[in-house]
Amino acid sequence: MVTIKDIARLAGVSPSTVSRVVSSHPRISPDTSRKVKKIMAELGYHPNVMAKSLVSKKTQTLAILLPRPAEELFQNIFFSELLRGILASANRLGYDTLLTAAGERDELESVARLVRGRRVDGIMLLSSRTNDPVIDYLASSGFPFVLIGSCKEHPDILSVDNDNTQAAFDAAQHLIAQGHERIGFVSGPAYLTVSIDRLEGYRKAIASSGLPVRSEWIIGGELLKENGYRDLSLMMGLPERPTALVVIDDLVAFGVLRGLTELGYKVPDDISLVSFNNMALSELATPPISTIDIGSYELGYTASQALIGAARRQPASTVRSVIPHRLIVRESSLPAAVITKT
Amino acid sequence: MVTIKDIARLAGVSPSTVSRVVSSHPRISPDTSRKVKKIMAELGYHPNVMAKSLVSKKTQTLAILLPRPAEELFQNIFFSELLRGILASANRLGYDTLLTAAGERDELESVARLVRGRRVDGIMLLSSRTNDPVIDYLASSGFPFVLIGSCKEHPDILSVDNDNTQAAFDAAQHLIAQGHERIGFVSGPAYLTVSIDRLEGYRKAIASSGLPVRSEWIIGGELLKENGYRDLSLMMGLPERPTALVVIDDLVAFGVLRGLTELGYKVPDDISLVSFNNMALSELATPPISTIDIGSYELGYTASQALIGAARRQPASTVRSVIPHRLIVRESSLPAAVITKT
DNA sequence: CTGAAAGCGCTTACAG
DNA sequence: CTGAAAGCGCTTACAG
Repeated sequence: MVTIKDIARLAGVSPSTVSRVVSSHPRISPDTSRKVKKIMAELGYHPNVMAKSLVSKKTQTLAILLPRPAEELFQNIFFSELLRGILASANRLGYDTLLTAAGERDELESVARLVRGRRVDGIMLLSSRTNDPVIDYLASSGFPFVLIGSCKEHPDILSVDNDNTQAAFDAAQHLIAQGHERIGFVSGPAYLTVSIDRLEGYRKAIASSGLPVRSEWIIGGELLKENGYRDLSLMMGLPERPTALVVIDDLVAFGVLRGLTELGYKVPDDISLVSFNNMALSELATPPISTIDIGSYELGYTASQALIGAARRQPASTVRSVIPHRLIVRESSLPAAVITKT
Repeated sequence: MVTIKDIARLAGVSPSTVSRVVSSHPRISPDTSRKVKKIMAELGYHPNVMAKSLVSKKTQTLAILLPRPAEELFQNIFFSELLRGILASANRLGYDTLLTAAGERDELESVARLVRGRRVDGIMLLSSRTNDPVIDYLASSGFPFVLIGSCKEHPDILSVDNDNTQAAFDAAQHLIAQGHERIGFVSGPAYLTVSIDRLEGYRKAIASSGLPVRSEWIIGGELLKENGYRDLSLMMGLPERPTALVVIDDLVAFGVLRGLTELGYKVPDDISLVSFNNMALSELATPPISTIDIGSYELGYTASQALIGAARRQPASTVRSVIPHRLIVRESSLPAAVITKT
């Protein structure tokens, strides 16, 4: 392996000088610089990343901490878009990205290894659950980290999120505007902040229009599992069943769509649907699914940027960034008559 | 930050001894070990990863090189499963995983940085295109790497793949067994090895049954783009149109399904569909899509394992691993009558 | 079983 | 503008 010493010897300068050329130190003569660079190119020199990190105490690396049941987020294309945004921003700012699965039992231990072992310069958390010990640990450690999402217990940590309450409000409002009066909600895991926020927005919208919020119209979204359609089936069998549903995300919406089809209901004729995330496939569903685009790419991009700022100890301009959302209306929430007009 | 010296001082031993305790050196007295470990636990000591790497010349890190147009693979949940497998195996063997996007222009340069800068111990390539300069570079460098897929130009490199030709053969055979005689193929990008292999398997199956292979029945799969349905529409408008299609993957199959629906065709009544990858959503499509499960998780797991073996300079038992596939028959390739019986 | 010493490949005050 | 020297935090022959 060619080192800085080899270059120095061949160029007839000291290692210090080579180092300065590499880092484009201002006070180096153009001549020397040119000569050294030539040799470096000839030998295909690349600085040893570890040696550099050891002395600079910077790794130029970010860790992405995957949520515990990795499958969960993983199956969701939302995650891919997010990742694209994270990588784009990190790449642009010269950072590498480490993908770390929070090992089941020793989640805290694996985070401690990253932090105390100086493995990375900052950590990104991809989901926010209530009472997350990892957040507690990081918040008290002073180590740079950013949360994609938000955390009631730590309102002051660096985070990037949507206004999920408003987004769900908008989704429900859209259904109300279509004339629906009985609107249900299909939720995600109750411990995820995003579930809580969206449920709240749904409630607000319904209540503020003077419509009823019925607990029988709010069901869980474990639709990919065994017996997944039971709750859906029960709800649809109610004497007064909902005529429209707000669904926690597109992935669950696919399950709902499938379940409704199997139960013999047609979307949107019998029941309307709006969900969240605008994953690519939601447009290709039968019928295409109305959804709130939450700007996944931008969430990732912004979070990455914010984290790098924190890692560089730059003062953060905003501790809590909010990424805008927008409703995309498709066939699943429009009566056929309206479609043909559009 | 607490270092090995701090521990040594507090434990009244030398730094060498602490180092030996950390790496569970055999010739260290139980007493010393216990004493040192106690102090380490008290101070929350974690070895500096960079310092360790510098001297050991091992980073315990693998790089995953994302294919150039990251969107491509990214949108595909196939990728998520693959990633899960990679992470599971790497994690189990004590390796971290770096996610690196091959920057457009300087793809080779970014790989060279990883290799020559000793950033990682091995590199994993997620897709195989024809004439890939990255593969040429890595093959000639002697640096450990593994390809998920295969590469005609370099048959001897470490790789993990499906038997895609056989898989496509099986898919087509299944349609032939249903009585179809006019079977088309919807392909992916022509420069991807997987497209080439699957097309070949399709051709073989059709030809070996004495059925016609018509070039008008083979179309590209750019169905998510503008005018994406044009080719599909043209093909379906032929005097003799196919009654069944083999589709390059589930994502494209979703597009085909949508296109066919918009053109007024019903699946499987008017035309049958079989695709590849068995992504979670393929089961939730309307109708559920028949697909070849290619064992994405296992592909990733095996590749990661093989790469780590190579990084450790262990002799590889198999240079080319083949992950088995299996056909999953769903409604998209079964006449309704058969469904009700099942 | 343990320690002193050299060294991994870099950076960076300190001199000049 | 450039060099000699010390040091980042660890490992590992070499002695004992």
